[in-house]
Amino acid sequence: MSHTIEMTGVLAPRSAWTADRCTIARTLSVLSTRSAFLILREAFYGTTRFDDFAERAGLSEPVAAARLRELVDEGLLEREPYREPGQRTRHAYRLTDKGADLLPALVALMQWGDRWLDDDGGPVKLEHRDCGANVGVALRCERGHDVEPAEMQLRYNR
Amino acid sequence: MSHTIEMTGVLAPRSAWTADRCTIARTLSVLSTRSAFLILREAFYGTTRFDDFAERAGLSEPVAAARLRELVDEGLLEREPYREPGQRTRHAYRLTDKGADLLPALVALMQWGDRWLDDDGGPVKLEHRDCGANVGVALRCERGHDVEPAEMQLRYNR
DNA sequence: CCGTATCCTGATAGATACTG
DNA sequence: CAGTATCTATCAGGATACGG
Repeated sequence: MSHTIEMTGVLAPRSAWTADRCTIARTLSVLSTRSAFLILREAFYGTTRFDDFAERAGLSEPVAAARLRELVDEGLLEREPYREPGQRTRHAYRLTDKGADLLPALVALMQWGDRWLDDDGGPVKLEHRDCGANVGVALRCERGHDVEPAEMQLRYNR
Repeated sequence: MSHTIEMTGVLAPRSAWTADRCTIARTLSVLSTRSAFLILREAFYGTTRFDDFAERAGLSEPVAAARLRELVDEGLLEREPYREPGQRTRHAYRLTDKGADLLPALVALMQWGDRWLDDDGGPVKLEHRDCGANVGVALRCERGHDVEPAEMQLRYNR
């Protein structure tokens, strides 16, 4: 059985099970820290090596090491051994499907910052290769309709 | 002048100005903490009163007070005085346009958690009122095309 | 109902130095 | 290049108590 409720005005999910199972809160437990987001950002940009993660995300090595390990443990990154000729085995950190699926969330944060925190629309834009237009995120229902916030309502899942 | 770069493989924004101006990092400075996200979640759900924020977000009063003040200072929430008949003046916290514009980011985090952290697709779903289908976020360019991650490239803004 | 003031614990994260 | 080991400072956030 499911139950719907207006998104604005009247109040939303209550009672213990909702707070416990809230997937925003649980996602934030996986991505608890600023450094985790920045490591992920670098992974999307194509960074794969330890030192590059630390330097480009602006993190100390211990923090980078801790975050990389946690993200691997959570299944967002995977350590992939590789060996260049004449070198010892090293490890590359790559996004898993689970990690790559966070791209829309990163894009949403970037889009908001571009709009509200930077006078020039942000230092870096994502561009659709085929047509050159900027890429962002949009609210959309599974039937493909664009959705305005006011057109949403909450439905309890069980 | 702008410069483009592949999104995958070859590496992305370098040099000082990018790291400093990165709008993901700056957005995370505004929404630094888990509690800030949870307060915002409650604001979207329609919560307006101090005690409700603290209880529903599962935060202690001091933390709720600190976060509410910061979010007001940042311009994501506004304190609106109101007076019920026979009561003293109270304050309601409401989303500003700037705060409301974070909805896609929250939806993106929720969508990811629903998919990867919950066996049943999450406890609460967003539903398009008109058609009943679930609402999520999608990558889309300004010309309205759906965009796959591999179809994006980065463009430097100045 | 709407907060503030204090105190305390643990986690985040920088600096530095060291190893294979 | 790819980390680990310490040490330390700062901050998030809970508990409790108190005031308008």
